[in-house]
Amino acid sequence: MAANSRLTVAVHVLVWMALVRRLGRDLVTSEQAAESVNTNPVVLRRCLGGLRRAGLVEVRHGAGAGWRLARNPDTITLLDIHRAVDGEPLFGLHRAAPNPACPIGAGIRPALQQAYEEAETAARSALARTTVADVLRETLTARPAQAVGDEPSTTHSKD
Amino acid sequence: MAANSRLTVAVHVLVWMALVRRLGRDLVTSEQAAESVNTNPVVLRRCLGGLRRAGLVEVRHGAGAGWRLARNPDTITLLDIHRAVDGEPLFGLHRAAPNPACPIGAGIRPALQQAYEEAETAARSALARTTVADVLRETLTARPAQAVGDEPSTTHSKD
DNA sequence: CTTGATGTAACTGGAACTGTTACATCAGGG
DNA sequence: CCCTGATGTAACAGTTCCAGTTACATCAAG
Repeated sequence: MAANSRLTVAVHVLVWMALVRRLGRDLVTSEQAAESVNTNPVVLRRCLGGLRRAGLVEVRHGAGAGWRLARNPDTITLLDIHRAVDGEPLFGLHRAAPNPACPIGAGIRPALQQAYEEAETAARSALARTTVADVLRETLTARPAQAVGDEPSTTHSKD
Repeated sequence: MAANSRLTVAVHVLVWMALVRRLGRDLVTSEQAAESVNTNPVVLRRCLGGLRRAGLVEVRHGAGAGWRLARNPDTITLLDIHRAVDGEPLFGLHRAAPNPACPIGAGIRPALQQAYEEAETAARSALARTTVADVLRETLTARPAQAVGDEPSTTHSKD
């Protein structure tokens, strides 16, 4: 199936926050971030909550509240983010338990789990090789035309 | 999220068919296979259809119809099976397109896709290292107590 | 021709995700 | 000390996907 988009949303926010910070502003609201991701602020707050619990971002409450990166973008890997927002396995086992009276049904699950775990470990290692700073660099070099001078979000009327 | 169970079901069927074949019977019906997986025959026919299109199993129609492995179990990898039954990416991109007026929203998708592809490639390589024969061996050695002498499915009253 | 299984469409129930509204909670600033 | 603006979270709606199920046309061996 098409997996969920939580990892994508979380990476997007962090990359956006890295860019915003580079432009001098380091405190952003969920609403501002939602503009770039094109989603609802509550969705972002849920996402940022996971990132906060993982120690990747910090939150400030009260008036003038907002979010800030808690680490340098080049120390945050996609694996960190994935762990923070999505704990589900990549490959699902049987929905209903297989027939225990059949030797295959009785013993296949540990065997499958072992194979799946190797694949997931491999995927995680790959995710660990890319950082938020990497994605930011790739993102900006991909379209040098428009790029970095502009405001990072559509804050035309806002700010 | 928890991914679907198609890969698991497909591997299960093929491992079960490998065992059945080793016991002398090489033509099985979707109903018999469904007993071991503990699911509905139609679900298995859908699954086996994909495996057939991928050349992993053969089907015989008409009276006395059934399914048979088209390759040796030690030449069928989990990657072959995964490709046959599930073409979805492991990591989903944005559900709604991100804001194109934001430099991040405009350029992040190719950057993400590249990172995701590396992770998927790594996972696929791992899946390619395990064969149906491997899973069969692991499955049977996991519970040597009951194991191989019995009938592979619960054909107690049936047969 | 009979028979038994495949191939597939159509539908159901349930689960998961995203989006949305609503509201309690919090802390900074006047 | 209250006012303000944002967070944190519950609750719900709309979609989409998945597995299960029924139904039936199709096929080929005997």
